Amino acid sequence: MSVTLHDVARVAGVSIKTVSNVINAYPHIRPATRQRVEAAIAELGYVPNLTARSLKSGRTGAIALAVPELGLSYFAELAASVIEAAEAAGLVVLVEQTGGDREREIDLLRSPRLKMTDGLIFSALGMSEADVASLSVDYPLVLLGERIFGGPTDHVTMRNVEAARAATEYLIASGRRRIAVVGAHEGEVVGSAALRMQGHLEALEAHGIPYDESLIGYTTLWHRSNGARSMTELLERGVEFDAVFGLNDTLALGAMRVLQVSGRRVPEDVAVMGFDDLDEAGYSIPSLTTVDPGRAWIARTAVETLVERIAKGGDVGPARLQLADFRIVERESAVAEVAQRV
Amino acid sequence: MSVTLHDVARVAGVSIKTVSNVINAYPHIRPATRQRVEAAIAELGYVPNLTARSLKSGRTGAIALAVPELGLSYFAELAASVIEAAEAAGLVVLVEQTGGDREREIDLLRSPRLKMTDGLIFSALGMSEADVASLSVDYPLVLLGERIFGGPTDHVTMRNVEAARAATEYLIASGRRRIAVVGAHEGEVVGSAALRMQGHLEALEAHGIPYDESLIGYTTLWHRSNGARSMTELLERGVEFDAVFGLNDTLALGAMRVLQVSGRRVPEDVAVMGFDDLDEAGYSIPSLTTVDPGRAWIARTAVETLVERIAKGGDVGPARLQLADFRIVERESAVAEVAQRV
DNA sequence: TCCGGGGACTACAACGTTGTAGAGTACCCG
DNA sequence: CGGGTACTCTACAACGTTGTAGTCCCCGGA
Repeated sequence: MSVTLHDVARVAGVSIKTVSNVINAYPHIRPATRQRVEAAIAELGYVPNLTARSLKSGRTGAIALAVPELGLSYFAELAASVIEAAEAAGLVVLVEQTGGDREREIDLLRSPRLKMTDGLIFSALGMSEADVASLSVDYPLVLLGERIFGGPTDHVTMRNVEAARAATEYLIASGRRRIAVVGAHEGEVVGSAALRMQGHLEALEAHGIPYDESLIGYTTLWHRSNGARSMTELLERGVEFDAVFGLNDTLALGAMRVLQVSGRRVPEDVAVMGFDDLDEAGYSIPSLTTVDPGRAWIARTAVETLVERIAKGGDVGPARLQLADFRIVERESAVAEVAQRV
Repeated sequence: MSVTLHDVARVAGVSIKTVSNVINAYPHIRPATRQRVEAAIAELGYVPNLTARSLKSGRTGAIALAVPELGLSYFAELAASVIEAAEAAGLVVLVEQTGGDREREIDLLRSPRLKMTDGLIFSALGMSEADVASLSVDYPLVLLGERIFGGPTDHVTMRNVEAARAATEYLIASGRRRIAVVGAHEGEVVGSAALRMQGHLEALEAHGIPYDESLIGYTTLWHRSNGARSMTELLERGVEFDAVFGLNDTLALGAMRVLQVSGRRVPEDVAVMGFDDLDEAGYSIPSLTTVDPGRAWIARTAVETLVERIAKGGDVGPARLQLADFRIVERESAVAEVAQRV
């Protein structure tokens, strides 16, 4: 059906290898020949078949990106950054959604589909330390996320503990003492929720603030709706608090809405802190003070690391853990000098 | 490097074709042979090379999805739906970002990268009717978006005019007369902005409300920041209005924030209407009344149509235009009975 | 006993490309 | 003018898979 090297070669009156050489910018070709070939290519509208090229070269020019769900804004923005970085490296990106489901994540790692890519950037959510063996794969793999540390592969992620600690310390510094948390995962020991909780607790302890279990709101998926539900529960429970730390922005935004509907003023009555610095965080009412965990850097670094692994081939160096810098983005929902304002 | 049919065949003591037959569930194989082959596959950890299979079959099992930008929530949610629908059809999705740039869109349509896919779902933003010729490609193509109608390909999209008209009529029915618009594109004749404006104007005319140019806020990209900027300009201009129609949700949310910062109450002083029904629209303060344009249906239908085209091969039927149903999602930012409430 | 037919398997050639040899030709240097 | 060395191009064999056309053998029916 489609035009091949053979067709071009026939029209140009040369061998297919010469056409191939023209396409691949092989230097030793007579200008006249080159022109004839180029004319034939243009005439026939020839486009190289990348599948065939891949088969020969063993490279596809594509990488896979596996995330829980593009509907979660954090992962949408992450994917946007990854695709952009990949394009700069001349790669296209195949996006898979795992739904954060452990089985699907493990299946994906063994999926034949990956033979169509040169490597995988994998943001795990359902897997845990126990599944670390599944990460021993025979293709380049860069891990994102917080579910597994010390695995056999390169890992690029954020400083969850330190960043969460800084977030809580920011609230404490602005005079808050009773800080509710939205989005904790019950009994979890690995994962973003656990690490951010750990940072939160470290900050409390460092400032001699007792831990109050009744201030913790547990949820499953970090969706706006769960942030709202969790906040509703906290309010119904009747506990008093003067700040809320949403373990991510969408939770914080969901919670903030419920707070305001209930008549509390943000940040005067309750300060709200998020985590992720989504685009959306700058446009809520009030705009959301949050933590920029270095998402763009993570995406860029993940692609660079994967490209490096792909180039190296079997010659694998030791697995590296790379951590992004973070910073507090001060907006309106939690301000340093709010105590004076009231 | 990796395990091939040859390796499996050698270990199992059969020909490679027999291994291939086992994998492809060819019926006439002795159970004993099948078992030996399956044991060898398991032992060696054989995974079929999809690239080679693609080369033989001409099918890759992948489709491409081109959108302007995943950072725009609408396209993130669209991509999520497309990937989900594609997975149900056994396809993986390669996501490309065009930035809404005309040149990049046209380049993409001719890109050799597409040889790695069986077809393309293409959400155009920068191209226009003049570029319709670029859409004549020799692979299955389904067009989304509003830039080009009557092209040579299948087209799945929303009822922009009718939906926008319904949105404005909803505002009118709730007693609003001076309706500002945020997100119009100056001088545009095709595209979502133009169509939604058309629907808006039809509604005004149908109710005898004069068109007031000073109520129109022009922007380029439909970002939160542009919604905010546009609203700021409207306020500085000093025009009076009792409702705002954001031509999409992010614009409406950006605008709503500025409105509230300026001291206006939503919806009491100004009603706000969006368009898209993003997840986020349900969790703003106040939650955003908007139009659900049938995004999920569009994604599903686009994948189904593409799959059909792929199956049909060269035997192309006539290009079809398929339009999604829409509905007004009533939330807090614009309510039918607001007149009574104040 | 022979033959037809199907079951179980194999050999070979493709899919479209690129790497490896190598065959000519032209040119330069001594 | 011989011999080396570039240059220009071609033939062929892969990459890993699957379709086609077999081969062989066994069984049942005439």
